[in-house]
Amino acid sequence: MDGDPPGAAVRMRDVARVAEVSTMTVSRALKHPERVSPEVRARVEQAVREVGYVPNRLAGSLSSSRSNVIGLVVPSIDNSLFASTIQGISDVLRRHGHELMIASSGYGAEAEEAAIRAFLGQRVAGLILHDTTHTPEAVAMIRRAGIPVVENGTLTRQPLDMVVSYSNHDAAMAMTRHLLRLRYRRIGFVTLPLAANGRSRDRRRGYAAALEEAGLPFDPRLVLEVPPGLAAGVEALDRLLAAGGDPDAIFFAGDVLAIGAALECTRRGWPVPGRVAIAAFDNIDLLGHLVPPVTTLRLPRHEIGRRSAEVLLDRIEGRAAGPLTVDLRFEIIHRGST
Amino acid sequence: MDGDPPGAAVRMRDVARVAEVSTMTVSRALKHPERVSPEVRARVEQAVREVGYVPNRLAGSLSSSRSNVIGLVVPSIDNSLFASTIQGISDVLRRHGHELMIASSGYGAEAEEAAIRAFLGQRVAGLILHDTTHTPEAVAMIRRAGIPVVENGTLTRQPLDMVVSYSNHDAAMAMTRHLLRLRYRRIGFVTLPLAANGRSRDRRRGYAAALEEAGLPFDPRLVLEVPPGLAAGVEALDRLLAAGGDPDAIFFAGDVLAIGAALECTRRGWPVPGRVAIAAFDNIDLLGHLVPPVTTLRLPRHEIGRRSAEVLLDRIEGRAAGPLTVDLRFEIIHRGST
DNA sequence: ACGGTAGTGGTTACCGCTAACACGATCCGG
DNA sequence: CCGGATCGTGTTAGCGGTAACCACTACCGT
Repeated sequence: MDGDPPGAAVRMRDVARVAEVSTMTVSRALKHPERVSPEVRARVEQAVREVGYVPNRLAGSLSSSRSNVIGLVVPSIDNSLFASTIQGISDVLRRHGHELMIASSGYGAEAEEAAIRAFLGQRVAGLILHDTTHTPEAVAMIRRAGIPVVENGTLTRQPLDMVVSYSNHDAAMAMTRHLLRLRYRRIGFVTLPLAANGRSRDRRRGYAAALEEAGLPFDPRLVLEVPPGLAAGVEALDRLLAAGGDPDAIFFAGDVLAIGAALECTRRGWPVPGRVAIAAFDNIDLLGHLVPPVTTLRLPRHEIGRRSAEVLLDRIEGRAAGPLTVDLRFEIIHRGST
Repeated sequence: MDGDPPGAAVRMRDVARVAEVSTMTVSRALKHPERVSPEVRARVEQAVREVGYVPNRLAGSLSSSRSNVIGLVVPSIDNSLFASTIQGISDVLRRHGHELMIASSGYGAEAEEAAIRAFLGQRVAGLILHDTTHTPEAVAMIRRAGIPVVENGTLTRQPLDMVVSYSNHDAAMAMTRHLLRLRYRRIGFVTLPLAANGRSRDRRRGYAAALEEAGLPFDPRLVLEVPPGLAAGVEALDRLLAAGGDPDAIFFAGDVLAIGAALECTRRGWPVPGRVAIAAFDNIDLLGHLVPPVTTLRLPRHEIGRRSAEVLLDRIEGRAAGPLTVDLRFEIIHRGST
């Protein structure tokens, strides 16, 4: 089409030449249109289109020490639960002209530290971290950088800065209470590995708290820790029934475990809740479509993303200051499986 | 701890002062350690740790006109199919010290253009686009930028640059053939909206091609277009059975449609494939756990991500040049539902 | 008619880093 | 023992923008 060799980036200079103004005027026409005369603005806009100019934000950010990039660290991208939160973040950021960088920590604090270091290197304007446990070095780096941070894996007692989440403890407690109210007495509890993340630990504490409140003993035979995944749910079902705790209900507090277990019951022709009741922790669409539909918690996944982005932008754009904790609500969805 | 006010970024200068060398030497010690004497290198490394220096890649990229950021545009983040590809990309990039920026196009070419523009503004080193239809302006911008691009939604006849995908056409054709081989003759076909993306169109062409090959007529009563989602699968099942085409099998060529339909059959107590056979298009774990397990295609989602990142890096790091099409294989997983 | 004052647009000096080159020291073969 | 390669480090000049400041031109009320 045109004679420019590919890769020959168009600079503001080129726009300035075509519009017959200085580069500073081009800069202003693009960032503060109201500060240049309508006539010049039109000339600049025309020139921008003519030469196909795309402003270099690396240069812009370096010069103004203002960035429009947000860094997000999630344990895993390949998980629909986080996907929903990411979508929420992304939606809000785009509306405000910000960009999103993503890294996954693989559930490890060292990998998280590496991701944070990389993001700080890119001089992100803010961070959103799903995990709430960080290496001391990571914390130090963030402090040094002085940028706002949102943690959103769980409500945490020692926030780095801002927190947007729901209480994993309260949610697990609420569901356990719900089962107790339905007269289940031997409630099994399955989590993801406790060592790996605070969320699982919070959930287990909530489960224990509800039992204690009801004056029931904590029976180790009723409690299990398994890796994520459908197959693990099946395995958990088997192991729990074999352990001798004789559960009348099982509360699967992680990922897709409940789905695996529920489907396995279908496969074996077991009545649910006749043989054993099943409750889940996630608001995965699917749970409502199983036979029977599975009781679960509605968690504000998408809203966590939205609100996280919002509070971050509020800080970045100077509309707010200081720590902040947003406690989003969850809700029990009672269905046929209990 | 230390007296620095937060936000007072540590610059290379500061490291240089502490290590008693020039900034250039610090730069070298970090990027080309072998070009610096071991003694000086150690002093620099010590100083970096001491002052908590995190290199500013904005400045670095600006100066060297080399970026380590890759931009990815997917139709939607909130979809486990893309999530798996994203994870693949992310894994490879991290290993090579590159960063990932993500935007979603919401299945629209204009939104894609906006995302591409934003990424070019960040001077990304390369782009990965899931969609294969783009606005002319988007194409022009990419050409002008002269950066490598990978498209990975489907094998496309007119690639922008590189393509890493499988053939949606061939995959749909293979599954239709598979059903024909199993003696199904009235095969229903459900897709996502054809207007929205080329992938759906390719799949439908594949379905039609298999029918034609078998000498069977194309019956419009057997073909349906629905939005994504579990509920849509249920709806499709109903509408297809009501349409009078009398299907003996239904091939759901999109998202989680098949799951919705299969669960609905379970709910109604219909034998599958007795009442109607069901085939799906995605390798979602779950399909194998349903009752009966659902026949489907294994698609190289994760590998698409991995390979996309790899070919992109090959180009960026000068190990390869020129257009390239990588045709990844799919596989039929025959299970109880057919 | 004058200083005051918006309102516009240009000039200069960086932002933090790196390419390219310059320079002195050491090393080498002939 | 000298000329040229080699090594290690410093100097200079930007990369492409923007902040801060300055200069110029209306236009104002008194």
